[in-house]
Amino acid sequence: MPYLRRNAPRPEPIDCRILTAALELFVSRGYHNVSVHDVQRRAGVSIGSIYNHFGGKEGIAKALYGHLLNELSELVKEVMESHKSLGERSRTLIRLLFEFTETRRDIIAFVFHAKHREFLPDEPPICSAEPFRRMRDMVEEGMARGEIGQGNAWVATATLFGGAIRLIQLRLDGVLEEPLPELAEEAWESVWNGLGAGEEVVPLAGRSAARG
Amino acid sequence: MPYLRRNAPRPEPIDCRILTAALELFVSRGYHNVSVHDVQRRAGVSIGSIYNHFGGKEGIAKALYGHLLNELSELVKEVMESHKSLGERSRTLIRLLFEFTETRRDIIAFVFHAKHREFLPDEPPICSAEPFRRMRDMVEEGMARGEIGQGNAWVATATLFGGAIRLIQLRLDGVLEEPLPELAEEAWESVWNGLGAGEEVVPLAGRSAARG
DNA sequence: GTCTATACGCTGATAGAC
DNA sequence: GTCTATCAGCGTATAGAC
Repeated sequence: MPYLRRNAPRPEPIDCRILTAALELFVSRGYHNVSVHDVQRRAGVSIGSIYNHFGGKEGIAKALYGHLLNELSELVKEVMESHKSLGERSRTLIRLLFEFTETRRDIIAFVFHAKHREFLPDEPPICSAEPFRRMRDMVEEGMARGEIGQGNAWVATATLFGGAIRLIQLRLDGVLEEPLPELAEEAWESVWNGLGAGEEVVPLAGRSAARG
Repeated sequence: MPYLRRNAPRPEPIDCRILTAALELFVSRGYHNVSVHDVQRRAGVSIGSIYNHFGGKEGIAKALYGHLLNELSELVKEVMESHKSLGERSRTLIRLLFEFTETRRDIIAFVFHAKHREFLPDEPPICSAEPFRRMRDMVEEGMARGEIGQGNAWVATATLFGGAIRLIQLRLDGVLEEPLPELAEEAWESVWNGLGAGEEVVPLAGRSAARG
């Protein structure tokens, strides 16, 4: 049950109103530049309600964080169920993340762009949160099956998804003007097949083929 | 002239003391969780001095930001001068950044890990700052020379350096336990030569060779 | 230029009526 | 459960002595 219902009938539950307002504000101004009063005003509820439901500002952030990581984790899980090879899985996941960046910008921004340690010091680092662990598992599985060469799993995961995550950041920062989905295929192919033509380092010929 | 002198003789200039203290505090606690009093105390100077030299907390951040981006920009410049191919340039830069992450952790953390937009809203996004522009130029040059396939320069830059930047973040978050320099070569090779064995997508055999 | 002491707005949080 | 009114503390910034 997604906490965010678009175009819901008037009487939207108060929790959702608060979370929605907080997400928008946190993403646009940054957690520390948003006061409880701001959230209260934008959500159209009173301060009392906020403290009743979430116990304070940090409580809102915690709830938001949990919800969104869950949603993302579900996404990764679905990708792993519907595709079996690491190649297809990573290609699909990158495409989906890129689409999300355009259609549900705030969610992606909060998860990939916020410094959670600064306001949720007790939470473990985001890289060790479930969705990111799943990505690493995905890579390890592919490595065990020989789809990619043996090596450090962290390095392989960072290589496979680091470029995509970087592009998401560039897009969120307004540096990239094209919508990400247009770049998904190229981004995945580049990292999967390698950037270098390879003449110097690996003496194999004819590798600069299928590139667009 | 680096603003940070290690083991300098006692009477270290007051500006440096302030900047050094601020950098350490900003990185360890986050900008918004540090007060001017904290900086003042740690630097061993008075509040008055801070306002005299930098005009306030934001002034410190601005100065720091400028200094550190400059240093990083110099680094990239030197790499471009001492190497001519994109392959060698990117390999060297990744190795140097990984070494910096171990030896001058705070600098890398401030540049790669901080959300500057949250406290320096007037600065352009960091991805469009000089050192990052230089990296992109580096890639475009390599593309023009045919070292890598034609394509979107942003995608290629993100692919080439995104994995390394991701590894730096993992290391700064304490998720990675090995010192980065040990992983530098593998990280670069993975992205340069490609992760996928390539059977399905690019029908070429025998590519899983030189990987460690 | 450096320092101490002080002012004051804002923020997170609570009390208590409805 | 929801609201309004209010509090106490902190954090930035300034005034003014040395």
